[in-house]
Amino acid sequence: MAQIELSKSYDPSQVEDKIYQLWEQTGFFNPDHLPGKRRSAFVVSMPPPNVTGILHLGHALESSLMDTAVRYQRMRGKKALLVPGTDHAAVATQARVEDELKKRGIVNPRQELGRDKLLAEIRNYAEESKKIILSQIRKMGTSCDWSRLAYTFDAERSRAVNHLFKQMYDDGLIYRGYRVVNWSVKGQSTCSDDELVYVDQTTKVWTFKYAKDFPIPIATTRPETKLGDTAVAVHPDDERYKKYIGQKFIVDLGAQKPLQITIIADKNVDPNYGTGAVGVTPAHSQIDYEMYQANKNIGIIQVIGADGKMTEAAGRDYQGLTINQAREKFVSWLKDNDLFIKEEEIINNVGTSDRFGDVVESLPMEQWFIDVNKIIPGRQQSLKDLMRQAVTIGHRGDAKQKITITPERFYNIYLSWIDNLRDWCISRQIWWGHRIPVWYGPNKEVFVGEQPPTDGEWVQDEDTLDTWFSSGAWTFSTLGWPDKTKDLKQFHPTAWMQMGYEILFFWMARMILMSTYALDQIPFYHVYIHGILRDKNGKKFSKSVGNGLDPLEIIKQYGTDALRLSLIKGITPGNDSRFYEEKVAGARNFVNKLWNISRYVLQAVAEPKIINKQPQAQSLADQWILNDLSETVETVTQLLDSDAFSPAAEKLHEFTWNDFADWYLEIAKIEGGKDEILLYVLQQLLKLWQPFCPFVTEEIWQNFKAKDLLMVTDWPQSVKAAKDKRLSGDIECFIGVIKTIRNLRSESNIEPAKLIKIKLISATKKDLLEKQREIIKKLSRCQELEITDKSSAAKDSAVAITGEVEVHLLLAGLIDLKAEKERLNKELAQIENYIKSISAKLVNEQFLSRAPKEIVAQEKAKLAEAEDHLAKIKKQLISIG
RNA sequence: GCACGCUUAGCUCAGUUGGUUAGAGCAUCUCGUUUACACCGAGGGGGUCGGGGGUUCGAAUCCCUCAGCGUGCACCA
Repeated sequence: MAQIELSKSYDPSQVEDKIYQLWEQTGFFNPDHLPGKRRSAFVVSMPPPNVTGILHLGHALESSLMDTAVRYQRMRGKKALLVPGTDHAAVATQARVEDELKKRGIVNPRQELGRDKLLAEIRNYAEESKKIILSQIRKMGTSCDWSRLAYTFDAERSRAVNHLFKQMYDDGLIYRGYRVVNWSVKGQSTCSDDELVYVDQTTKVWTFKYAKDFPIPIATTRPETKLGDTAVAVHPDDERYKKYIGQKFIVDLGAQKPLQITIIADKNVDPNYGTGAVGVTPAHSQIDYEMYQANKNIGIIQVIGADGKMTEAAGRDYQGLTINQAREKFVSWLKDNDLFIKEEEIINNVGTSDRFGDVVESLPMEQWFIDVNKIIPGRQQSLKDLMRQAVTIGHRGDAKQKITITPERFYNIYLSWIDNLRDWCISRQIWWGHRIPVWYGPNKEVFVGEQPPTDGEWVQDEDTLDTWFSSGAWTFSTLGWPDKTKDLKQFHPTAWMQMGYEILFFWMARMILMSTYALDQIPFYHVYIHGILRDKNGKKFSKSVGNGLDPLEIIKQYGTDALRLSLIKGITPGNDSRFYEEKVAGARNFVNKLWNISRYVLQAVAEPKIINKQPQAQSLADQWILNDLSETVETVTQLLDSDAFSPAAEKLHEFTWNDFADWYLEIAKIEGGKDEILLYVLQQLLKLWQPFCPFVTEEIWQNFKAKDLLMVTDWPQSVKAAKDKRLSGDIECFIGVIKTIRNLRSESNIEPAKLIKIKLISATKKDLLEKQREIIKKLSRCQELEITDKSSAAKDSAVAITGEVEVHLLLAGLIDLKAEKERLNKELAQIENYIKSISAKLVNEQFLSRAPKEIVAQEKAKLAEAEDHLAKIKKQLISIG
């Protein structure tokens, strides 16, 4: 017996920090220090968590997924690199800190603190939050290379961002333009189209006329903006209104000046919807603005300002009013002047700012944009083209530079998004973020670059960049770009990326854009899309609902391995999944099982050493478990290669618990003398589990006094044991006998002590069963076992037939014959039914002629088997009379 | 409005290109306290795979249609 004492159950809290330190000390998280010759790289850029708080379950899921992938590839002999990092999350962080400040009584943080002080507050918050998050990532067991830690807002990344901006500016892809943009009044900043959250709202729609003699009625949900109307659009073929096209009307709605309304034609107007005509407000609607660009002569009047109040142009009566005040006033004015026609309630969905929560206004403004349609100098392609190609024919038509996406349905979602993509507004008026690297000189010269010229007064652009601008560069800014570093050369494109589908457009699209543009490379070869986690009732986890589960609390209670396993098991790519405590408890039970299996093996063997080569099988059971292991290795490897994490874990679980623990170990206890096989199978198992449950497996591995950490051992290879054709039949017979005896006993309510004698009668399996005699006796807990090869069923016995063996259980008045008979009759009926259905199939000519030969053969075999089974049941029935 | 996803055992979900009598975990019931583990072991019950139609020798799987739920996009005059 080995001198190893392990506690009765696994205690993660005693193990995890110690093991993580051990991993870090070895330096193996850094691919440069990995042992052995490693040619190809496997790189994952960690989706950087926002520094807006603490880690939630979504992060825990991502950590588990990417770390499992990386650990697997590290064992496969790849230069595995997981680059850790955090995201400054411009708007999200500033919004969060401003909210906090407001709670502390600072009503308007920007005004009261000023730029520098507010930035200092945000920076403090971000740094604190970052510290917490990084320690939590460690707690998850994530095997990332901390020497390459990055932050989207640190000096290196800022340099990359500025460089990228200048390059795009010089190529004419970044421009400053006056356009209608989404404006959050509350946040005092623009938002991109993708940052809008649409919410259903009950609103009224008002129908009115501009003037009593105006020929076309107009409907609107935003009456106050009508003070800025400059045109009415109708369908060019609309018989009712055709004749007015091109005419101008002067109407006075009480704005600063009477409005000149031009009737214009636009194919997008649906003549059958509403009044069939659209009042055009170029300044306060993106679509109207586009109409304005096609008909510039109509003019543009801005009646709402950046402060969310009516402007001077709205007229003396309205200037300074809020939108709601102006709306009420204008509607009552319409009524007073007999221009009002009707009002109805409708459900309208409005865009709100995802971070500030207010309904966004469309306002015309001077902002910075990325032109996604312009041909890139020297490339004959636009950014849109690049984004499309990367997932279709491959970057620049190179099939090797093609991104694959799991699951496939996201290709189309992504592509249709690109089709609708407008120029990307990248400037924000918040302060937390990369300041736009543009300076304006004393004579209004424009300088773009990192450092402004020193002559005269140069003033930097006040705005900051959309946070996704820096996130888009993440795969390469973390590897040293714009310098031509060794990292960049050997690690980019990265291998694998994962993300939730909710940031597909925000992030995946932008990474593809930036990387294909700046490096002429795709950012990664493969994307795994995961769903979001929901609670037991299918609700999203959220702070405001208060249904959040803290990963750290779960780790405290159940351990990291259990958390990781429970997150990965039972999920499918791209689909949401529910998460609740019972799942973790189940996973914890498994981890404990693994621990106890190891504990038993370590106690049972003479010396706990590493067994590298598959040992020779000594018995039927050995052969069986080795073959089974080999098959498991093959399957799990295949599954992991195709990102099927959950099925891989399930397959392993089944082998570990059902086959190895419940059957093989029980047999091994009786057969004895199996040190090498026990150690070998266990060690292979630990390797297979390492990517999923790194802590417990590494902790157990310590007991073998191996040279290397488990983390850097080689992934198991499938080694088929010598193929014995009889193997599967024999093992089935052997296990079948044990199970049968158990069944007879349990279903007949015979107490073990009263079980007197069992006869096994077999023509061909006698030797086999003689050899396994002790195992059968112990596992089935019968006291006596008589094995003969004569088929002489005693009259007072119940017969069960397994394989080629009949098990006769002497009744001795102990079996409930009635119950047994009932059971058998039920089974009989089932089988007869089954035989009927197969027989019908086998006389069906169409089946015989059209089905493939294998299938027909299969069906015939099934029939034979069933008939055999039927015969056995009948025999059993006869035997009990 | 368009698109996508989901609907399978009491619950949570698997089910790869159509082919054993549709699976797992949890829950439930019966039995079991054997020295790795009660965070355990052996068994059982439980499903006309959302409804309807079609293709096929054969459909949970492919097609059509309806319903419920969810998501994205557009519209929002």
